[in-house]
Amino acid sequence: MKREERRQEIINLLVESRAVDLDDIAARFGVSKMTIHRDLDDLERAGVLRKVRGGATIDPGTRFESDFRFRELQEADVKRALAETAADLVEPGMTVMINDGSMASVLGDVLAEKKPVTIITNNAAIMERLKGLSGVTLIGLGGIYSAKFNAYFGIVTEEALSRLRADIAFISTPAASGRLAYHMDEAVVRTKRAMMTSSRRTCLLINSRRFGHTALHVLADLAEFDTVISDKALPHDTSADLADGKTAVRIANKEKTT
Amino acid sequence: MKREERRQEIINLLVESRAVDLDDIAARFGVSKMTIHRDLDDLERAGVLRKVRGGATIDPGTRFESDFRFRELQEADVKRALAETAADLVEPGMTVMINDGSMASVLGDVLAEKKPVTIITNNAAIMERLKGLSGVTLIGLGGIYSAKFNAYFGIVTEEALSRLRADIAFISTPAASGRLAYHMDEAVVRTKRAMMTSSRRTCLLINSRRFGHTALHVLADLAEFDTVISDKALPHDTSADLADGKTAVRIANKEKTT
DNA sequence: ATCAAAATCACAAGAATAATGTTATAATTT
DNA sequence: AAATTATAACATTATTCTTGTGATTTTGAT
Repeated sequence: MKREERRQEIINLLVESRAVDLDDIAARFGVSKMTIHRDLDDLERAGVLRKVRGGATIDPGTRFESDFRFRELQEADVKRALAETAADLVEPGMTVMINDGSMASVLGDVLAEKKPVTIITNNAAIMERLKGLSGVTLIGLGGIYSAKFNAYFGIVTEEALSRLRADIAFISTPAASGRLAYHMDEAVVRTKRAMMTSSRRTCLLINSRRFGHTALHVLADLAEFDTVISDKALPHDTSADLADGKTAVRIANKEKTT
Repeated sequence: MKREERRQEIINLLVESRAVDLDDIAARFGVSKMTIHRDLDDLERAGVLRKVRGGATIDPGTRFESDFRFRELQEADVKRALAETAADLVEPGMTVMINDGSMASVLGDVLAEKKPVTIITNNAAIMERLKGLSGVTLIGLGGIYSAKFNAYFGIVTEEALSRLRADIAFISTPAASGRLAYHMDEAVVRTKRAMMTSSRRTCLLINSRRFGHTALHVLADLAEFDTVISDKALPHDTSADLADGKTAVRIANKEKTT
């Protein structure tokens, strides 16, 4: 087991139990305490946890957000499955918008296979990965860089979107409840909405675990999307509400990951 | 001598003689032919040279441009000197525009020291380096990504610039002759000009070796700039023409690099 | 077509870097 | 003050990068 795996595991433990004991994990992974100290130090610097005497806890500064940060680092399999399913909606030659978030970054990687394709995004991770790939026309959205979301936002971003038009926009969300999707940041919501407005079709990507959460701002009514993709069946109330609308629901299958 | 030094040297040799012999450079650096093969393969992939039987030549596809590409990889000292001099024009708190080009990337690094500072750029290298630095507000300009210049261009970029305003714009150019600066690409020219329009003051950065070259499009009259920075005195005709105008000329000093 | 030079490939040796462990010392907690 | 935990500095061990070697294939000239 190598360094990064071990750290990922520490995060997973933390998500489950909200706190970990240093001696305990050192024994569990069969490494010295010093190594765990270094792991925790680095993870603390990265902002995912807080060291306390004898171990670590999840950073109590923010509530939902910390939860969010954790999930960002996990569930790569779910993200991959959602991305693969989303990619089915894209044909070579299309113009696609992708928003911020790590889920979205994975989608960027997957869509690079569909070349030729034009990708419009404010997601810095995607820009870095896709720039220079032949067959991929990359249109970066400018704006004020946000380290928190590793993406660009603001008036500049929204103005740029108002001058562009895509075949489909892929929007991801960290929270949904009932028929509404939520986000904690206003600037992010505005950018996502601008993408929806500038696209012929829209698709929401949501991890099934995010259902039942809310956040400060309403992002959209799920019925506004042409397609909603998740990794498990939607909660009953949600799916019932959606049943008679025009919104298609697709469930991604983790197993048959290509 | 390590790998990168050796490769840099190979490039230098190539700039001088337009072609190198594989056996020759293997002997010169005291390494095996296989190592040189690998160097040349990588440099070829990076687009700086073309392998031919027995050695390599500069990529004959483009003329001026290939020359340009080479210089990009060299003269780090000149770039540094120009950047340091340019940085003197910036006070903490200012908003600065920086254009594409490797010269400009160096300037980005140097300006990061002047925090707090707001940096507006279409230069992908700068975005990657500066994003997330505390004290630096990064405003990325969107647009269509150009692998050739590693920057973003087009209507989106220009529109974004039209909504922004900076204290000073740093413009670099690969060619100047008489009192005019030139560039081979129209989209790049438009972006640079948009930056000039959106800034209170403007500053041109030019490597002295670039004087005497021209290119397809006129970028600007040197007299349009408030300041012109170079690493050696300007050619006589140029400086005479500039003498009675309001343009200040500054010569960067390689030695006193901070 | 044939031969010699050059290029490529696959693997091994060596160098450089990163990760981990050890021990000693300092800081906290009780 | 004693015990526990954290930090720091250095030693050791893994891992990764770089280079070299020799076998094999390709190329270009005759």
